[in-house]
Amino acid sequence: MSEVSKEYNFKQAEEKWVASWDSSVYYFDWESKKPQYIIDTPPPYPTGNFHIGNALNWCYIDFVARYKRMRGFNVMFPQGWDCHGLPTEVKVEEINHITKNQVPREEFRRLCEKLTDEAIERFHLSMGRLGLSIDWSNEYVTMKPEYYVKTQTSFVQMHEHGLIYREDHPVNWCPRCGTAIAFAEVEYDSRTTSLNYMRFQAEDGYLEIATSRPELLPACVAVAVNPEDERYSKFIGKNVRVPIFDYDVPVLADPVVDTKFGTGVVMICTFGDKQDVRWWMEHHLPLRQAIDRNGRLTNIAGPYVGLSVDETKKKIIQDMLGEKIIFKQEPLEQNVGLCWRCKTPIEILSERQWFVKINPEEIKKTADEIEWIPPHMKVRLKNWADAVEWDWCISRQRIFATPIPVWYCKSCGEVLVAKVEWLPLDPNQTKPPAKCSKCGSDEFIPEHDVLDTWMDSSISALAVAGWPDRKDLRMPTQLRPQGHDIIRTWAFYTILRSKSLVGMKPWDTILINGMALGEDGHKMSKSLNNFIRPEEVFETNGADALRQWAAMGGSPGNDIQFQWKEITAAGRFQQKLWSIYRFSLPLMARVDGAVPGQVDRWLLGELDRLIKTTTDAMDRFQFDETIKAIRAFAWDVLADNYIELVKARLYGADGPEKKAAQNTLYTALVTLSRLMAPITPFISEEVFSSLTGKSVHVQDWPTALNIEIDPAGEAIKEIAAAIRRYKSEKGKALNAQLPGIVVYSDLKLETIDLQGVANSAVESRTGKPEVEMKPVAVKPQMKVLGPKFKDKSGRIIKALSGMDPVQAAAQKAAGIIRVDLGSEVVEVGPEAVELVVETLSAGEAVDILTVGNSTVLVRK
RNA sequence: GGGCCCGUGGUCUAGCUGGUUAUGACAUCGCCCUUACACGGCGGGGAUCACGCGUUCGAAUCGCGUCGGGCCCA
Repeated sequence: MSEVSKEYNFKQAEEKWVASWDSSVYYFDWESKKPQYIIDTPPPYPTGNFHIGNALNWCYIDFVARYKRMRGFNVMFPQGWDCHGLPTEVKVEEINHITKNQVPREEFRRLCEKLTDEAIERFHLSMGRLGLSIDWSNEYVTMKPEYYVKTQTSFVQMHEHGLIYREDHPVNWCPRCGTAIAFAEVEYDSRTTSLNYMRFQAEDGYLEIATSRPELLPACVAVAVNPEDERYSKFIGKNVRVPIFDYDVPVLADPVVDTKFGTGVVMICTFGDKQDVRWWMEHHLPLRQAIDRNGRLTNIAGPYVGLSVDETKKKIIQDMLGEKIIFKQEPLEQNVGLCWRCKTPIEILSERQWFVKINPEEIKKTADEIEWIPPHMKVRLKNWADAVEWDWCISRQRIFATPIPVWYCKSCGEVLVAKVEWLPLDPNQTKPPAKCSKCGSDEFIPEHDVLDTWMDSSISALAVAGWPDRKDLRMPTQLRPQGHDIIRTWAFYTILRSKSLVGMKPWDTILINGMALGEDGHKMSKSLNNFIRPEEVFETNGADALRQWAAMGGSPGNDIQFQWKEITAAGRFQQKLWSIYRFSLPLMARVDGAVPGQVDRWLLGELDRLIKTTTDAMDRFQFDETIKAIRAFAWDVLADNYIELVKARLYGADGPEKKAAQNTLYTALVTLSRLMAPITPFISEEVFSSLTGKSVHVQDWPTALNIEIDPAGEAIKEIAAAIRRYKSEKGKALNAQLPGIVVYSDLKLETIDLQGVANSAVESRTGKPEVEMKPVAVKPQMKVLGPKFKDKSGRIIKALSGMDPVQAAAQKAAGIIRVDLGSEVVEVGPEAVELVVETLSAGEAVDILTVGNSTVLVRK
């Protein structure tokens, strides 16, 4: 009696393994002689919960990690946490009903750390439940001093190499958050605003200009026209007067000005948009800062000082309409830059900030040294590198982030950058152990600004590879898996930093996965209510089912839709596999020296082919091909065909034939569970460990032995299927006994399994039966004819199809077929046609089945 | 406005270094409780491969264009 439950209890099994697996088998061995395979796991931002999108990324990584381990690599699948950043600050403010300025910096930082620690704990649970083989001995947390000492070290080193500098420069500024932000943090949204036409007084007459931002009038530093625009050529080089604020600005000529937009005259402000910045730099214009860090107008704005941007806009338009300076308004569709976090429209301000030099050519060159999967994702990175307009602004006016290790001399203003050996430190907490190198003063003002979070996470590859402490730095790492949404940030910055700090590419290969979409085809989000938590799937079908969904979702790089039907299908496959296992357990056995029969050799050949297919697919990161091949083998080949064929032997008397079947079945299950281990670690372990007493996750990947599929075994499988079909068509039960079966084949087919599966007496003969084989149709072989006859193929095919099938068969048998094209006769080889043959029983009391090269007679 | 990707039965998807009847899953229909599995088995129906033009003896597959969708950016 079987003790195995009828249904696979995935929940019980998975929870059991989560609790009992020894995670130390996944640790990277720094002393190992095996080839290293280090994965630069993206450290997630630990707010909220682990979601399906995370699960997808991590499944990909885990498939690779488990596979590479089985292939004999010394794998490091580390896990980091990218803690710093605004979302956490915002959340802390929400939860505690405070703003960050209401509590001391250290207190606020502590609240952020607490929130982050809690979030990391939740992630740990979900990740464990998903069955991830993470190397927890290499976990890192960017908010801890052990990690941010590396960030600070990287800052100091890049500063020493002249790659980091501080200067006044336009930056993207979020007035709500009160901080500078990088381009990567700017979102764009389309808004409707008004285009205002206004007059600027000139020496003779006036210029009409159109602007969507009249509130920036006090920041106007020039007016520009297109040099080709004849309407305005007489104004070029002259001055015009800015209305209301009453000062002169020059009229410039610049080919970028669109003559068709508005009046063809634009005003240049410092700064309305990026184009203003370009003009400002190009024409060496003065700076008029009209907006301050809080988004309010400065004192150069005269009557509008202290008002917000929106208030000013309303008021100035009103005033200018009143004075008839604005003479026309029209609606305008405009893309507005927004702060990615709070959606506030950003301003461009000139600020003294810290910058990292960007060298787009070097980044593109390094990107070329990396293998991109899929390859077209590299284009995105290159496009981004080409689009970068100014250096990377790395300072932020925030609290929860890595401090910039810098002081300024109180008396002479000299900048003192910390020495590497002083780190880690917070300049607000620590005084430098040195005097000012310029004036000898020992009084300093600490740098209040902190570093962009990307400064932490863009050294993740370096950090896991042992930088900066280990002598045997393990760079480059082997793999960076990540989503395509963060190519312009994470991939870009990581390449930049690795190159800058150690002169190397960060990874050999970058594997890009798609986004997880909801069942409605849109990106999963709470607001669209298409959001699925991994825990829901753990409850309904288990982690292995979710992992199968991740594997099934098409080629890497494609977005993949979450679908319950895929989860259902995955659950059914698990159940099928369980049924196979349950059936096999009391019947199979490992029998050394068993001699496989034809059907066994067919199965072993198919198994060998499966090993080759899955190995090749895993090497190419094509997880969908892997899982599909596994399902097809287990379900179709093994369960529906092999097991049905050998049941009689398995249930039958002891003997070499039974032993062969027992051993083949055992081999198939043990091998299959190993092949499945990277994708479905739980059920694989359940099966493998119960058969062998060992864990599947410390096994080697199966090796293909180049076993040929036995054509006789394959023929038997097909004949069995034909008999099944025959019974079905005749309305007979599948186990109905037939009066007798005679199989004709030159393969000398064994009868034992056919007798069992047909539940009838089977006789195996060679040669052809005494029945009429009548050719009924000619099928020309395009593959053969096309390349040989080119433009004649069409007519040849037509002629062949029209031939008398009996004649064609005779000619084919003779080795040459003459085709009459009317104008000429062409000779084609026998391989150029296939014949459809109908077999007639010629009045005998038999039904005839033709299966490949075999003929089966079934007595009536 | 630019770049990249995509458009295959009701739904999702494979194929896309061109070769005649296009893969699988889910759904659907018919038959079958055949001693592992009805979350199963057997069989069937269902796609002018978005549209147009072109290259070719031959195009889902290659090229150009149009339309539609997504992502990234301006």
